Amino acid sequence: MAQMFIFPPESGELPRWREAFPDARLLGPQQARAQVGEGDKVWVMSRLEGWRELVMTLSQRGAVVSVLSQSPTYAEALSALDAGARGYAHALSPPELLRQMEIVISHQGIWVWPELMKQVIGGAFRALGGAASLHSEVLEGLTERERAVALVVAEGLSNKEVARQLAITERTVKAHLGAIFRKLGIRDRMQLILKLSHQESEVP
Amino acid sequence: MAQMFIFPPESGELPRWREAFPDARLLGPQQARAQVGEGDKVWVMSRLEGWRELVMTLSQRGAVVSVLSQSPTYAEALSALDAGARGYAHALSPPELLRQMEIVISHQGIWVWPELMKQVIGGAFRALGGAASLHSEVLEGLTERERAVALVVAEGLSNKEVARQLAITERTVKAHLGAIFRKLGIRDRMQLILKLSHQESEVP
DNA sequence: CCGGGTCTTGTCCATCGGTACAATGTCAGC
DNA sequence: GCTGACATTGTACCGATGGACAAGACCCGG
Repeated sequence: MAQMFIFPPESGELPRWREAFPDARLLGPQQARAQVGEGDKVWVMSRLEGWRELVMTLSQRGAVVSVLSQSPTYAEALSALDAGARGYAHALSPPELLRQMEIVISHQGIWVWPELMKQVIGGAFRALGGAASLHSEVLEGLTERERAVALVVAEGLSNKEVARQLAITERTVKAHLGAIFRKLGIRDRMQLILKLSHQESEVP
Repeated sequence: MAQMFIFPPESGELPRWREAFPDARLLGPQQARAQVGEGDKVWVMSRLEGWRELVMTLSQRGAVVSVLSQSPTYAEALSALDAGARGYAHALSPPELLRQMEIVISHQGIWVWPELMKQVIGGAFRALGGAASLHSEVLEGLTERERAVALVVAEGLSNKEVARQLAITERTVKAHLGAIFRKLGIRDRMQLILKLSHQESEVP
């Protein structure tokens, strides 16, 4: 555990990265899927084809994955983080920064190229504002609390996640959901999502 | 620089936090605005009135701010991060976690209660159209049969119903669904619906 | 004070959903 | 002929889900 790897397609190595981690091992994507396990620190180039899926499988397996990009973008950063990566930076970042990054991500942190970070957070914040301001006549017959549950469920969260979000028990979430289903005449959360997302697209 | 502070309104101290940072100084909001400067590590309780503005001013001034909450929520986490905080956690987090958090944020990292982090990232990602926006169509990577299943599932039908509809076994539906989830990088049918219905309403 | 509505939580249970271990057959391409 | 992608189905497991059958706390109007 705690070794390091990188997966360039077949391109040359990254000098600054190598300077930061002289003892790291190099692997190809195939070897990675075979050898990487819990706690390994992995660095993946976004140039690599299928990097996103690779990141997903490796991080699900417990590896600590960082993505390096030749041309970092907002969208790619989000994509990497969503895939389970814990770090995202420019491929030519100086060694000190890469080492710092390693410290952060091995302590359960997230590290993103700072200017991107502001955009990521800002984007998420605005996205939430949009989601929270969602009103529809569908929800009119519901109580305050039921509306809250319905909206969060419509984001795709599980009962457990909704419970945490609203600081109540999973049992209570179920209670509200039961009432919602009964009042709206539907049978499960799938139909709730459909009802709400159809409503949503009629925004003037 | 690098001292630590906290700002409870007037409430009692947090034992676990104190255990993590025995040498920290305690300040009120007023003193904070006067004394905190570049590089200071600050911990703010979200119970404190006007915490968000305080976080904003302090972090603009170069302080490293973390927010502690009695009842952490998705919205509050985003709000804190957007205000410039670099850490967000439960107020009763164990000392080891708090110290780890400090390591992360003093190295330019972001630290958020891991389960919230997934939601923060996932929410932002989906709000921007998800992985689909990287391609032109969500379903392009799928096979003929997988597309068929995806479309029917997105209508809100259960596995059993999909099976009847396509004249195959429920088991086969599950097989296709598994492949769909893996290829699209999602975890369940709810996110499939969200991805597809989002695509519909997307305006280029 | 009492009834009703709302919010909350509990236990129990049948079912559903997703995944991990498969296997079988087809069909296109090298 | 063999390999790889695709479609199909099986068994088994386990967490998630929704319903049944409760109960206590709070608040508000009658």
